[in-house]
Order: sequence, then structure tokens, then C-alpha cells
Amino acid sequence: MSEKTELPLDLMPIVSTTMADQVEERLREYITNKAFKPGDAIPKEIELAEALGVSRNVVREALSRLRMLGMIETKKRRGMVLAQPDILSGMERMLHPHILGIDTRKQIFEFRLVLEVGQASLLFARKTEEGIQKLEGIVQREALVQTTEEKVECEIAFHSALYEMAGNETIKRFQAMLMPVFEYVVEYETEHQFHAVGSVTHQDLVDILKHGTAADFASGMLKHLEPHTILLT
Amino acid sequence: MSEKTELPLDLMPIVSTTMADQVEERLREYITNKAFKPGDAIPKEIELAEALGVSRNVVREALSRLRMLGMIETKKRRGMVLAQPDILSGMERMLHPHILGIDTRKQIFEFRLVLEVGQASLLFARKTEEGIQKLEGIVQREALVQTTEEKVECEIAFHSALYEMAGNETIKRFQAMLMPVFEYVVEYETEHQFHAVGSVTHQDLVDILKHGTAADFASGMLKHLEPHTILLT
DNA sequence: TGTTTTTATATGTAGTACATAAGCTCATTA
DNA sequence: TAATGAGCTTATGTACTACATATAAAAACA
Repeated sequence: MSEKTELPLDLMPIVSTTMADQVEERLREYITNKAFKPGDAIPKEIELAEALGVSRNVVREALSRLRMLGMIETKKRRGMVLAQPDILSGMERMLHPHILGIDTRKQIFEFRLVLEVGQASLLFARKTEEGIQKLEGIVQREALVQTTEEKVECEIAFHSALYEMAGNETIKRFQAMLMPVFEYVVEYETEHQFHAVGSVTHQDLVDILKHGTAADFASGMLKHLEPHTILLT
Repeated sequence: MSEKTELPLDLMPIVSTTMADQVEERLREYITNKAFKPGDAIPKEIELAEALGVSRNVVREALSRLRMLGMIETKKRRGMVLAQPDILSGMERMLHPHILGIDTRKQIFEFRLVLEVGQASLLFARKTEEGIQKLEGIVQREALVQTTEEKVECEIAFHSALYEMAGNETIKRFQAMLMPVFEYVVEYETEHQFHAVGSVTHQDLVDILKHGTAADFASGMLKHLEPHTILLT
């Protein structure tokens, strides 16, 4: 005792990692190193507990985490099997804007902007006649509506249709995840009577889609979103 | 017994959600609804267990998940406090390429492409003289190197510098997360002697950065990456 | 052979007990 | 008085046991 006194050293990181953390780590290694395929079975909880020399309780905490992330699935008697995790379902769980810092939210807003512009490459590889017609339908409807609500609705519909046409499920879902966070910006803008439309309209974008190139579209979308970029530092 | 017999009803969705799942959900609600600030204390495990009418064990599984995601932190006697989760650290945990499906990896590759192109908007809002000089340094070095390794290195350095200059930490880290997955595409390309360079070179990109517009850059980057887009369907 | 019943088993939940570390109180002492 | 340290308190961490539940697999049955 009394060893805690006067070490001038500053190296005391001592990673107080809990058993569950370690087991989680080991299980990840185990799964990836063994080159498991999705569908392969995983040892029973008890066996894992014995093999690792910890209580079943600890193993369950670790498994619970992996299960949440979709890395494993468990059936009542059949045991556990390695699942095909889809990245996003795991990510969604931590996107509650309330607890995110203001700067993080800003960055997420930018993130969405970037996706919107960059999507041009995919759009031109996969655009279809029906997709374009759908977009035109939205544009036409947009010209008629009056209320702000309806306009916002059309706005969302238009951009959703774009993501749809881009045909990348991962990006689409990721963007959907970002939406709740994104809304705070929309609130901010409506609050500030901020309804300026960029020099490029939805109609213009559709035209580019029909007759232009991917590069045209990227720069067009950028101009379309330009009013929003004033939020950038 | 024998009550399980002959109900002609077909409404038996009964989401076999486990207690831990439900508790996790309730805790999320609790945290977000109560408008907690980071640093606020959370009731003790026993209190939560009693309040929810479940065993402490179940509560611990749920808490373990939240803890993993960085939503809460726990100290030995002080109890648990709400933490400031950063989205990415949570996401990183599930990006082990081995277990991702081939199609998901393709989509992730596209994702990175999209980021690269869309970043133009940020780049032009935040470009600096030093940043550009750094890019030029890389371009010059690139002209001298011979081996494929070195070229790849320069490639990475150039694009990393771009992300750096874009100044969005979230995007940058997200992109870094995607890298391991991205590498499989690089492998694929090198395997197929696939070293075509787009019609726009790094040097061109730097020039656009200096004298062009964001829109120019977006379309330039798109052309620069064009050779890769053959992988798109 | 096809259908129903039973059985065995792995996960899900509850509860108890103890270890451990970290804050707190308070007496001791320079 | 202020600093030190011993001892107590308490919330989390870990272990163990017991039982519920669902279901795959086996056995019984038609």
C-alpha cells in the first residue's frame, strides 16, 4: 500500500475493460478469423462460457451486443448462427438527434448535401424512362400546390425518387437515417423565412437527366442546393 | 392445457421480441424523451429493474448494448451517466468486410464514389492555400514515382488530403471506415490490369480547385473517377 | 408412409450471493 | 487547520443456480 503516492509518471491508462468487453472482442475475432459463412452455427452459450472461463452471464452480455448489431441470430433450441449483418440497421440505433452535439448535426447536414450531389454518377448509370416520368409527375404537381406543407412534401418526394432511381439501397437507407437529423435544418430555414430556390429548379434537373450528362447533373444539383450552403462556414 | 388447439384466427404476429430488446427500447425512449443532457445521471440498475418489472440481468443486457454504442458510461460507484455518443465509433464495429455480402460491398464502393464527387461543395467553401499546396506536392511526387505501390500510395494521399480539406470530420471518418471494404475493389482492378486514368487527372483537379467552381470540380471528379464506374451495372 | 406425441435441449428470465472499486465520513496527526 | 488515511457504504461487475419456454429431433402411432 501507499504505492499510489509519487510516481512522476503519467502513463496510467489501465484500460479498465470489463469482461463483457473482452468477450465481445474475442467473439468478433473468433467469427472473423474462422472465416465463417453466414448461416454457420456458433457454439452454445455454456460452451463459450466454459471455453472463455467466464460466467454465462458475461457471455450473454457480449452476445446480446452482437445480436443487436445483427451479426448473429438465435433460435430457441437450434442455437446461434452467424447472420448477414446489414450495416445500416446497426447504425440506425444511434441516430437520435437529441443527444447529438450541434456540430455533429451540422456535419450530418453537410453529409446529406454531399450525397445528393455525388449521386449523379449513379443516376446516369441507372436512369429509366419510368423513373423520369415519375419525377416529371412530381414537378407538375409541385407547380400547382399552394401550401408550404405541400411544397415540402413535393420536395421530399422529388429527392426520394432520385434516391430510388440511383438504385443503391445502402445509400438510400443511409440517407433515410439522416433525415430526422436533417429536419432540424429545415426547421431552421423555415424559421428564417428561408425559401430561396437555387438557380436550378427541379424541372431543370429533370431536363438534365433527360438530355445532359452526369457531370451536368452534379453541377446542376449543386446549384440547386446552393441556397442551403450558406450554412456552411 | 390444450388451449393452443383450434383458433381459426390468423393474427399471430407476436413479435417475439425478447425482454432485453424491449428494455433497450424503453431506455432509449426514457433517455430521449426526458431530454437528458450528456452528463446526467441514470437510475441504478436495481431501480430500473424494479421499475420495469424485470430482472436485473435483463436490464444489464440492455445497458450493455447502450454502453457499447457509447450512449452511456458507467463508473463503479457513481452509477451511470448519459454520454455524448459519437455516431461513427458505433458504426465501425460492424464493418468487417468478411461477413458482408458481395452486393453490399459493391454498394459501399459506390457510396465512396458518391462521397468523392459530392464533396465538391464543401471543398470550395473551405479550400485553403496550404491545402492546395499540399495537393500540388502530392501531384509532383506522383509524377516521379515508378512502382505501382508508390502510385497507389500517392492516390490515397491525394484523396485523403481532399477529405482533410473538406473539413467534415464525420464524412472523413465515415470514408475511413469504408476503406477496408473499398480495398476489395482495388484488388479487383489491379487483378484485371485496370489502370486506366480518367480524362481528368489529379493535376486537373488541383487546377479546378484553384481557378474553377464547385460545379466544375464535381464534374471533374466524376470524370476522374469515370474508369471505375464501369463496375456499375 | 405420414401424422401426432413425447422428449431433449439451448436460449430466456429470475433471483441470490459475493467481489471490487470508488466515493464518503471521520478520526488522527503534523 | 488541513492533509492523511482507515474504515464504511454503495453501485456495478461477476458467478452460480433454478426454472420457463420454445422447438428440433426422436419416438409413437395410425
